[in-house]
Amino acid sequence: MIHSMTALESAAMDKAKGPGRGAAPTPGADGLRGQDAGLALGTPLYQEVKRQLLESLRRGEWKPAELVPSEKQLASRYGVSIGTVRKAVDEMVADKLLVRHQGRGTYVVSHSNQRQFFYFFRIAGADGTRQVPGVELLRFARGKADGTQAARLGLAPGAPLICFTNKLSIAGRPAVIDEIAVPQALFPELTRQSLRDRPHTIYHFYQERFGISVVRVEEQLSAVAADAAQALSLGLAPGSPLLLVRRVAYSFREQPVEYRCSYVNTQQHVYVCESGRAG
Amino acid sequence: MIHSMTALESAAMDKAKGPGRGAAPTPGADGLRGQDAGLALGTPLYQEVKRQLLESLRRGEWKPAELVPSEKQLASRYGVSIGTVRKAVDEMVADKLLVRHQGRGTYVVSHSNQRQFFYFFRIAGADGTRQVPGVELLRFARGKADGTQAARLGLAPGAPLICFTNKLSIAGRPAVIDEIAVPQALFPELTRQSLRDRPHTIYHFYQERFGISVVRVEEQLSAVAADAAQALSLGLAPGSPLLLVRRVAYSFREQPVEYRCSYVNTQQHVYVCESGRAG
DNA sequence: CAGTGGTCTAGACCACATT
DNA sequence: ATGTGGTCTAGACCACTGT
Repeated sequence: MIHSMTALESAAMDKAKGPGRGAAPTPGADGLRGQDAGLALGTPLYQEVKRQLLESLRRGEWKPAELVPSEKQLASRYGVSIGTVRKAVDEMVADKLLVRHQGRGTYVVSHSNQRQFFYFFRIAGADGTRQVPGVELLRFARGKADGTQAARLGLAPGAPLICFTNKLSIAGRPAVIDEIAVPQALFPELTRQSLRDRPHTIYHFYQERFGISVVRVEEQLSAVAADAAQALSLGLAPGSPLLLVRRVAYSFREQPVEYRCSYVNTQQHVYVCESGRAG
Repeated sequence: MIHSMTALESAAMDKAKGPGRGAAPTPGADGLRGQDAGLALGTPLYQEVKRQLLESLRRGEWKPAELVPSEKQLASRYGVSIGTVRKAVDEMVADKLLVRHQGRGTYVVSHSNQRQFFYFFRIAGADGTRQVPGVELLRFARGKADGTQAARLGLAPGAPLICFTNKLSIAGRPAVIDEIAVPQALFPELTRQSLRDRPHTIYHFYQERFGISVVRVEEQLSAVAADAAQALSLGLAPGSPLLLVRRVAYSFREQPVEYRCSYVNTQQHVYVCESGRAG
């Protein structure tokens, strides 16, 4: 019961009806069902809690890899029961935004984590094993969004972009060409040199340097014939079949932050995809 | 507290320690923590409940599209609290094995459901819209498993298989060649004619006629050049790039039930894939 | 109306990790 | 020893669906 409490709210605390409050639009204890933002009365309480947590995440109240307040603290902060906080956190864990560590606490996920990395890197050897690829920056330029890029990134055509191309090598052999476009507005200080120096993955870099967390990607796959440049880069004959992966990466609130075309040589590797269970 | 109760168990009911039982290996109320199968004492109770529910599903106690007993009934059947049943069911809903309908009950999922179908059919138009394809049976034969098929299906090389090939058309245009192999042992009565007559999807057909529910698939994607036969079937020039999808489909208990190679013409279509949220 | 799942509470005990 | 998340309970009230 910490936190602000409106007079309106404390008056409304008819109380003494035992446990249970239901999902009714009845104002509850305090905290959430009060002033704050657009409280959306019809919504379940735990969804409201989740919304608040998401907002705190987006605001950067807790940064990646940082410890979130304990469930008990969150419960009192929002004026709800622990079980309700738990349900909100459950969903955010399922969404891979938070991770729990028994006995230690709940943390904001970070792309520095290897498991997190492989979650978005789906290229594997024919036997299914994945390894971290080597990266070489081939190209870096500022440009303007074409029709496709603008549509996928939710920008106006002609909006300023930063475009760069990476070559990924696995076991020393070139395997993937990544053509990446990001809105210049979101990545103001992104330079060729900072990309080269980046020690970890690109998404970790986005997170550390620009406070942008990629939480979801949408991909469309197709097969294309390698053009001359791609063939040269990947050491293939022109016209060889390549796997084209068009990806839009989203941050919190479904905000698109990156559009990427990956051209994959699938002679030695495959793209893996599971449906039905853990992603 | 319905159901069997071992003398051992009822004796162990020290009781009267209020709510809470923890995840300890202490024997609990009755039902589950008793004789039954390999009870795995260290496991959480709700996992044990889930195991039992899965077993009932596998045994066919509740068939696809059928109503499962209410949560209250399940709770008394297994001698646990409703909250515990709820957590088990929650996971099975997340695994897409059950669906809840508020006010009606909980049902076993069925492949007749359209949503369920599209869950495993990931080919879409360039705009992202999906539609049900037309199917034409090109080939039907009995054969023996080669090395790859045997490995993927968990069979011995040379095990008897049923192999058939479908051509899928979208908007009247040939789009996909499906080469499907299933163990003859699992599909004894599968004939060319029954495949032709099948009114719904293949997985619905497996479910209805053979009691086999596909609950999960693993796919490996690559790009290949069309051979002469594929080019002819799909109306393409030989050597055109095709998207090859190698799929293993699993039923309950991770049992592989189908191995399939799909050759997709991605001129008009794409394979869609999401990571980070709902599958 | 009765029955179902959906939400919420308050509190207990546990396993685990850190101090 | 303390604090964390993980599990479990028992019961309340709600919204929805069928009769």
